[in-house]
Amino acid sequence: MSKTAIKAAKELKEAVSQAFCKAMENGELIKAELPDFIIEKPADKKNGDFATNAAMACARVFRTAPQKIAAAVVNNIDLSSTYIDRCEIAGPGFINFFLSPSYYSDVLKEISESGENYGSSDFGNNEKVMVEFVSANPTGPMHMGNARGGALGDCLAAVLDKAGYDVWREFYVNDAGNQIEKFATSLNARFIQEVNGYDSIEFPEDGYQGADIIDAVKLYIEENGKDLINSDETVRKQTLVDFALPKNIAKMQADMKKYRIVYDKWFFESELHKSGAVKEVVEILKEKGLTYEKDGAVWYKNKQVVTELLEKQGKTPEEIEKLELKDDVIIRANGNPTYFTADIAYHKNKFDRGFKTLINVWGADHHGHVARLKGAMNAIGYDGDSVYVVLMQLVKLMRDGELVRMSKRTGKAIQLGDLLDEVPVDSARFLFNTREANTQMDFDLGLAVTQDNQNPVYYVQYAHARICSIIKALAAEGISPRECTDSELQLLTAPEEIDLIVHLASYTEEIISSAKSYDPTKITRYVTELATLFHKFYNACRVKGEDEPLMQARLTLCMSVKSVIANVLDMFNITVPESM
RNA sequence: GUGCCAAUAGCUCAGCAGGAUAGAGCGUUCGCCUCCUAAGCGAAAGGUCGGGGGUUCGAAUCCCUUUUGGCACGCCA
Repeated sequence: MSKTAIKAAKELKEAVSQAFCKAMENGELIKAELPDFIIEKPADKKNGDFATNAAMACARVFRTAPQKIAAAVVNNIDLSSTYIDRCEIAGPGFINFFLSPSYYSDVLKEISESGENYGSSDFGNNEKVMVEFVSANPTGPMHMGNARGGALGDCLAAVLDKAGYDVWREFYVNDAGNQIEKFATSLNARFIQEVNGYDSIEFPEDGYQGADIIDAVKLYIEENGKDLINSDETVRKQTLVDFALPKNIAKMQADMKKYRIVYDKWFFESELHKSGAVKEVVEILKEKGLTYEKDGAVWYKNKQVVTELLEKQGKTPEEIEKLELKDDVIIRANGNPTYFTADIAYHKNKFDRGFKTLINVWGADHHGHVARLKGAMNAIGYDGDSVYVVLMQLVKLMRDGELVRMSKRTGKAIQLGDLLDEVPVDSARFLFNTREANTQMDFDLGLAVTQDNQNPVYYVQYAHARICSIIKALAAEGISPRECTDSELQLLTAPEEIDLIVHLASYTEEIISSAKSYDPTKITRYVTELATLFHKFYNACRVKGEDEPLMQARLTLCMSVKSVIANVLDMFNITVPESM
């Protein structure tokens, strides 16, 4: 809610509580402790602007019918110092409240006074929060899942920023470890195939099948010839990795830039190995007695740690037993740490840099990793509950109603780069934010490309362009917006006008709610609804040509809508067209 | 087998710290520009909120159970 809206709801709850006290004092109700009740916005506006379930919630304590309780409250309520004009009892015992005209004019004044800060709040207390997202494997091109993660992560960060957090965006580059070895093996095999013929070496079964590996090798040969075939295999692998990896990373950085995502930091996993941070984590776990050796590897007692965690949460031993928890290897028999070990070190590093909340946007296929990471953070003395993972279901890319395969293995995957070549960035950023992370999503390529009304991003942008058009048309007649008085603003009484103002008033609340649930998709829905309400207003009410005071009041309303649409689109890095 | 996530209109999905007649977009049918952009608006049709129990004044929402999908259970990341 806007500050005005928050104030209105708070005053109202206070007034209702007071009414209860008064009714108890004068004997209309027996004395009893008030249970908690809520002030809410009814779905149907016939039921007022606010409603409370207080009478129903209290029925049991007072041993009285809800309607009677409601009557006692209404008899004793003093609304003189609130934004509420009147109230009435309805249905099974709801008390409905109706806002006074001054509320609506105050909302509009607040929006114009706040300007681009409207919607911002200090909800986050400037707390340092990191959003780590995409973090695609640099061994190959980015895919559709990364496209979704990019849009969701970047917009989530933007929402948190607006909600008053100190936000940091980070991309974790897995430029070390096993998958780099696999990358090397794959490059090596393709190189030998290119030089000595396809049948000269069998391609490793678990190698990267993608065409990008072959392309990288071809490019190497084009630039450096085939001499490398005579080198020692270790040298050959290293040379090929040194050639291909930076190119892949540069490509990822270019793609992200094109996608309008600006990271505060690209964090390289290799740094954690170089600095000794990974080894340090192993030492800490050893000291805590949370490791043991088996089959030549060092194991971490995940089962013990997570069991303790779950016991604290009140799970029964039977429930925990059913989970079949397992321990994890942190140092392989070959002496190399696992991905998990580096990840513990990475998250420790994040906390050590002062971040209080760590948000990770991960593919849902990693969900099994969440509990063990949180547990491990607790085990080494940090707060695992401050790690929050947004799990994202995979995207199915559809074209003409048919599934477009995106498996890396086929080598014919649709890459993020291809997507960005084909689909406008505005469209991709918006569409990926229309479905909650944790739902499977069909991305309709046809829809994303169409520049027409079926595409929701245009629907929203169109509302903004229409407002600009009104302003332009008025300017052509020498009319410019001016500040309106309260009584002028209170000329806005049409249902379409009131609906718009009510929706505008809820923006700050939406931002906070979105931040709380780490779900930026609420905001795309919010702004789509705002556009809908504006289009309805546009059809029902005219601005140009009305009496001067009403025209100016409507112009103020239009400016407010324009301001909030631009606010959302700017926040999500989507263009805000003046005309379409 | 165990766990996580999902199931709501023909299609794609909202709604879920329990609330009043379950919403939107697309699609279908019918309307609305002498007027600020018709990339818009209105109306109609379309539903046993997967099934079955339970909790209570009241359940799409919470609990149990069941069915059907997706995913995960590696010395992969």
